[in-house]
Amino acid sequence: MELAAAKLKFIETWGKLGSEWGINRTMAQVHALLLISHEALTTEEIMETLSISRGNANMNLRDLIGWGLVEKQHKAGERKEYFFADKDVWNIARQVAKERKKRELEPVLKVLAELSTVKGDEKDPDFKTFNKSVTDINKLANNVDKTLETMLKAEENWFWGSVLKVFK
Amino acid sequence: MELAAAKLKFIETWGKLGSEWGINRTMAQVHALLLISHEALTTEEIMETLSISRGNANMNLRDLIGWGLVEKQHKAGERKEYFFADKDVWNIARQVAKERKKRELEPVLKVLAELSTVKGDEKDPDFKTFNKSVTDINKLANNVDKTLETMLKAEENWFWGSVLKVFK
DNA sequence: TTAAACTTTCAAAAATTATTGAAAATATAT
DNA sequence: ATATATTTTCAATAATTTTTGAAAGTTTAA
Repeated sequence: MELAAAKLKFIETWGKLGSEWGINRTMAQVHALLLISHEALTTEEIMETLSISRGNANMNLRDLIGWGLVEKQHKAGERKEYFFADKDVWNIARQVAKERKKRELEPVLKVLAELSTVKGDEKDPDFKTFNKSVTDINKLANNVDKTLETMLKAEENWFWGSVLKVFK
Repeated sequence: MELAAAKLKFIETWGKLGSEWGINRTMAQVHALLLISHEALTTEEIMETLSISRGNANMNLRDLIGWGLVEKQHKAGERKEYFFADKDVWNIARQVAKERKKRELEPVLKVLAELSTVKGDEKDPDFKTFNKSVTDINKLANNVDKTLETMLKAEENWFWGSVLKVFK
């Protein structure tokens, strides 16, 4: 495959994966484009490459900055802004994990903790089932949360080196 | 909080979480409803409780069965079908991991493997960046894949017991 | 059989989410 | 200050996804 075709394929694949996981397809595509660009790009270049509008490019770039995946750069003597993506895949994974934990997991954890305290008739099979499911999900969610917490604190080479051994 | 209110809150929260992670909100709500029901429910009961149409209920129930999270049951002397959800949270987690791995991760792995083989000019910084990002993401995706594979084979009490120790 | 009970399908409608593009806002140079 | 370059906003529009509901299909009982 030619490099040009491969780049398009990568952008398309990354966008599709994003949309399957609840991330705006265009945001994932912009991220993909920046990931394979050795230099920072302008909004114009992104708009053109992905055939998207200025507003769309701007919004998704801001979101990517909000996710900690992209940063603005300025070039000396130039007025326009350039955008550059961190290429360290471990940083990216950590950043995504951190944000999703904060945005989506933690609010759920709060609700589950509250629902775990609901009292009811221990003889009522409906209460018992509710209680067991909520309690178990709460435990699992807390495990996931703590595991992510540990991951966020972990060293980079922990991940690349020892995940598999650890699980065997 | 009253049990009835708690049930609604659970269904709502589960639905929201699902939609944030690319899973149809109604499907997640049907699953939530079945998770907290001690007995199997009919399509009618699900339609009524969640205020959804017959077609919608039917489709999402079929999808849940396709995800391996719900099964049909028949009661002696009754003609209609009943639906029942596995309440074992570890099974649920495994099942979801298994399906998403198959549906979403594996196709991406294939593309990444292909893109990793693209040849180019080692002097071209654009090629170098493409190659590094794709190669690194490919490695990470393979690590995730193998980790999930291990998780799928693992014993139930491995999860509940030792995840945290393992990560420390 | 045939009719009633029940399930599935799917085109159309509704709801949701994403995108556009032009106007407003902001920043910079002269 | 004023003009120019650039970024941001956001109401309107478009695209996508979900839901509806009635018709078609299937199963079972008599």
